Amino acid sequence: MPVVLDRKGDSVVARDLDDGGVEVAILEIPSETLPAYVAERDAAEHPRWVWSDTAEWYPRLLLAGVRVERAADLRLCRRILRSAEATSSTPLAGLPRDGWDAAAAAPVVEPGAALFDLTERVERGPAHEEYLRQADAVARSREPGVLALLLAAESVGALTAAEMSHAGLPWSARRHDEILTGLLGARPVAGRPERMEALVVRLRELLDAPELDPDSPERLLRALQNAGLPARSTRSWELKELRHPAIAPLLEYKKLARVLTANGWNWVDSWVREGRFRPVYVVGGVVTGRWASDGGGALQLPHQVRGAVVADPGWKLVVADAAQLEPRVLAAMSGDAAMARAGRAQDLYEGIVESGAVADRNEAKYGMLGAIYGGTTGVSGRVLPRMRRVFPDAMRLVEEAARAGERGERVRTWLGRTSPSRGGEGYDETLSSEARDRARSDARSWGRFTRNFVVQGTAAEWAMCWMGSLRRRLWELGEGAQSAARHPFDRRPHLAFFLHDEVMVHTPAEFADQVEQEVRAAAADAGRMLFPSAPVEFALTVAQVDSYDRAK
DNA sequence: CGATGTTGCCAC
DNA sequence: AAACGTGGCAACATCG
Repeated sequence: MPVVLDRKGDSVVARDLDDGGVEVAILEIPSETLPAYVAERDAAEHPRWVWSDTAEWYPRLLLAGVRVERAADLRLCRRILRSAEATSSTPLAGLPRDGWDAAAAAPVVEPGAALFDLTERVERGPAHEEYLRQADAVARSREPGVLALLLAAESVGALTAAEMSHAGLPWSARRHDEILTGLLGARPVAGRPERMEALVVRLRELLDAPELDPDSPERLLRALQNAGLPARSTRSWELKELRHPAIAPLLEYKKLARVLTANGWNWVDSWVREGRFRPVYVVGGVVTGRWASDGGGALQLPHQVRGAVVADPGWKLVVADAAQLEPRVLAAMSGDAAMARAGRAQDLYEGIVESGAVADRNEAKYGMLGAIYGGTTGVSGRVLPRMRRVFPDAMRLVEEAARAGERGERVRTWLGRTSPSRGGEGYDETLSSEARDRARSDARSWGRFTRNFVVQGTAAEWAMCWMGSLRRRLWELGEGAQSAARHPFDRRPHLAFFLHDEVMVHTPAEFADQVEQEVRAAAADAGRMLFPSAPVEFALTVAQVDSYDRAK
């Protein structure tokens, strides 16, 4: 039964609706007692909470020690329904833009902050009215079943994201410092670390450029050219083609400079508190439905510093990665029997090699990635015709998505998230030849986007179903282990990190084996939820480790 | 001096 | 190997 929460001044109004959406009870609650109210009803009745925005409501409930089982996020659901093709002829799609279309307002999450301290105020109408509009749009849509699953997955994703931010990624500042010191030398009080400074001295000699500052791409490029090198940019992969004694130390300098600026000591000072890095996930922040992140570069943690992610004493990290997720998703969506067969192998790329389509794993990998990204050159271009012959259904699906995009049509994921419209001018015979070339090239580029959208977006849906199922399984696993805990995840296995096709669970060591089983079971759940009849296996690579660098 | 654009590189 | 999809972010350069 849905219970819709709405703010009213400094208090909260809770409306119980019946399954037909009719209000059967209403209660006003002072906001200080909201956590207790939510905790009690959640335990007793397992209601489906409905609120405007999980990112706004949930962090403070978590801070008060309250975890909920289910909650619909009206803001995220509105965004999906607003642009979904399947709801395009419903009243919701025709509404003028309103507060429900506005971006999230970040809450002020500090122990002392009041429930409704927001960084900015977003005015939205009554939540129960929006809830009914959305329910109506789903019911009238061409495919209520899958859309409802998408909305549920997005909503549970928002809960999981808030919980992972709350629990945080266990981060050892001491290990991080050891890693940095090993690479760069000791932390400098000012100026460059020792190793980098030594490299600069060498570079200045080797390039005969006493003033050289390798941090300035422009001046670096000029210095390289003055030394007689045919450099066109200072990109590492281009520099690698050049032969000169300065290239190796330069590449090393760039490597170190990257670590220092992106994940150096300053990063630790800014982002690690009390042994935790707390990423802010932006659910649905990518057009395709993938998550983005806000602050700290949470989704780009370089492998170099992953050794600083260390389980608490007596705990383990269970790190699971969906092997070749996007190709498997493509096989399932397209019903391509040959590709599904290749996916029986733990390594789908090896399965493709065994199918005889390609000579080696490398060709299989770049052939598949080329099919999904729209590659035309190099290995992917060469292998494409063979992929088409061996996996006709899969290749047809991506190529039709590309052609639809080129024609300016929208495409959709398996569960119905719809790509944005292209906007801009279309192709027109009256254009000049250069303008026509550009229009054609823009169309092809948009085709690569829509081609990728259907696969990347569906993979994101699979991942959210995986994580949603795992979240529930972990909670059930932890029941009983919890007695003396002060906050919901103190003593029990919980999700700690998510990265597109990879999850990390932080767990008391005695649960690690069971966690691994649940992670695998959840992947099977996700496969069944999305593709009940497709014989595609979603293989995982799972590792139980003490630190993140030991996984993979 | 802050806002905006560009470059380059990290992740999947 | 070559430069084909989605992002975030820091530093430098430039603009107003």
